[in-house]
Amino acid sequence: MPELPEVETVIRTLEHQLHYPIIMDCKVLWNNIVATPNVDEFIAQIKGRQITGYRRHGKYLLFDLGDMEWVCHLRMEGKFYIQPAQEPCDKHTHVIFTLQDGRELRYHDTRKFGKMYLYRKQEDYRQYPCFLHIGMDAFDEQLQADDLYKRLHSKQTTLKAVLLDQSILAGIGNIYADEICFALGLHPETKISKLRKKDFEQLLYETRRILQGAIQSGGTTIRSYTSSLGVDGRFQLKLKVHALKGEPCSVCHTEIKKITVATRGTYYCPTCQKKR
DNA sequence: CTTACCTCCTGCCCGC
DNA sequence: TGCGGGCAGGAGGTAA
Repeated sequence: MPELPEVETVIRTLEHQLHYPIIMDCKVLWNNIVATPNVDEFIAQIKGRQITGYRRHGKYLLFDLGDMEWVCHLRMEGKFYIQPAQEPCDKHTHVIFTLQDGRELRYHDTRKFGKMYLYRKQEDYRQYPCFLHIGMDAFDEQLQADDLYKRLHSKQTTLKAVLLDQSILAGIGNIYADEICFALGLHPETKISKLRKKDFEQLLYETRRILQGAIQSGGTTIRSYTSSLGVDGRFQLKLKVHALKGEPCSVCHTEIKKITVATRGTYYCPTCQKKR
């Protein structure tokens, strides 16, 4: 599941590999990938446009097309391949963009959960409907611990649910949510109302430290990219708790436990992470 | 307003 | 061997 660091790696890799191509043609093989506008309109509008810029917000990829903007969300398993047009397509390829240099940009998604949006360009991309309920990016400098405290201190919800809630802070998914809880030394079911202003400072600090570390690990993906592997932004990163059920904690050697929090599989160390 | 549950999809794992 | 059932999981939608 691509989270902020993986999406950052994907967008940088695409920029590095594609530069600024013109999209000559587009084929949509699974209609539900295109969220807006309808498929015919999406194809008609994207054809002939040039990608002139690449950026990211939370887990969303944004492609500047001049007077339009193409937005993608990879959800669980979405990835891009850049391949010669004559190379056969995998059965999970659902959208194909033909470029003018003989290559194709192919969107591949085993579970078909990903979404694409095409909007008339706005000066502030946050006005696009897909960002209506999306909060500030985790690295946004305007994001203040004070504001998080004011907004969350009276809520009944849990720390992990807050980390996963894209309307509060955009970019964190299930893997990094567990890693951030571990770094904070807090049980993922800790009520958010137990956190003080200072804890939110630490929450932002650890969130950014962990995401930044992951982006740096992903940096190697950009240079070592091969078209046969696709661009999904994944890389080898040493996790401390996520998916490590039954393994000894790297700090105290207690067995890592797995529970369900906010309907998500959640890993934590019962010794290092206490509820408040 | 807030929380709970359902939907989209497929691969994989399990039991028989 | 193969088949059916159950499950995971972002985010939007709907029901309560």
